[in-house]
Amino acid sequence: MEKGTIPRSTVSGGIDLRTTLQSGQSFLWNRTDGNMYAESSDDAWYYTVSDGEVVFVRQQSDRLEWRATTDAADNLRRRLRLQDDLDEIFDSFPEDVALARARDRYPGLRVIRDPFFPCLVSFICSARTTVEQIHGFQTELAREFGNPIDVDGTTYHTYPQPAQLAAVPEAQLRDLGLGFRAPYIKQTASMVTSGELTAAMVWDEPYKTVHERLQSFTGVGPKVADCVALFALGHLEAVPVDRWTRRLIETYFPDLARETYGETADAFREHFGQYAGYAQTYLFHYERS
DNA sequence: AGCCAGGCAAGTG
DNA sequence: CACTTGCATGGC
Repeated sequence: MEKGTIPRSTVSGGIDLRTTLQSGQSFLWNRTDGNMYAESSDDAWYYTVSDGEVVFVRQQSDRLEWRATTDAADNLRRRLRLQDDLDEIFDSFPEDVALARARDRYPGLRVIRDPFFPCLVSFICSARTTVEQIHGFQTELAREFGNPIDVDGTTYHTYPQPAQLAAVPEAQLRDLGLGFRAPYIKQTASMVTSGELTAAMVWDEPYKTVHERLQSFTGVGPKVADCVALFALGHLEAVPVDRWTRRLIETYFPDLARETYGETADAFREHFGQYAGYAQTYLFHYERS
């Protein structure tokens, strides 16, 4: 195992690892104590399986500490978007009391960057359920259908490849409690496997094109498409409007409330600008906690 | 017991 | 296009 540190001084605006990983953006991380959403254990080890290897990371007062089989520093900087300058991002927002309060309470909350396919499946799973259960689904999918990896006598699992999920009978997916989401996952995995629509086809497109194209996946509508655009493809102007976000808009930004999804998201985006997804992520977490 | 949870697809008018 | 309904399951 290699190990290393990322000094907090190199992360503009700071990093709050626990809040970032618990805030319902990514469902691909776990904690070594198995209690991902517990409040205690600020120095707990978190891990994810990335490119076939397990990467462990924990927060110390003045640094992030990591362990992996190869040098994971660059990987972590990408996954946790440590290059985002939070001061610059917040300076770009119009003055706002609710948003200032959210940052005051959760400084160092960052938008993450998930791998495309796991993020896509995660948010297909997100329909009509809870953050904790979405996370449970991803852990189960990896355990049941991913490849095992042994690290120091403990077995971890890769997230299943598209072809692996496409090959799973729908009934087996339903056995995990996925319910009506099971056929959506299977069909979407098949579409990626066959090359009908892949990450490469949307990677370099502008946000609006990405948002439209993602919705041709089964089980992906405007909200899930915005989550994938923001949390996997790095379109920081994407604004997922879910029940929580709609509620907080009606409470704190009634002038931005509109009838349809698209008009509401556009109004929010025009108000907060090119980093509107960051504003949404802070307000969402603040509203939910 | 009934309602809600990071929505979406399919069916109408 | 706008609107309604069904969808699996679990927790409170």
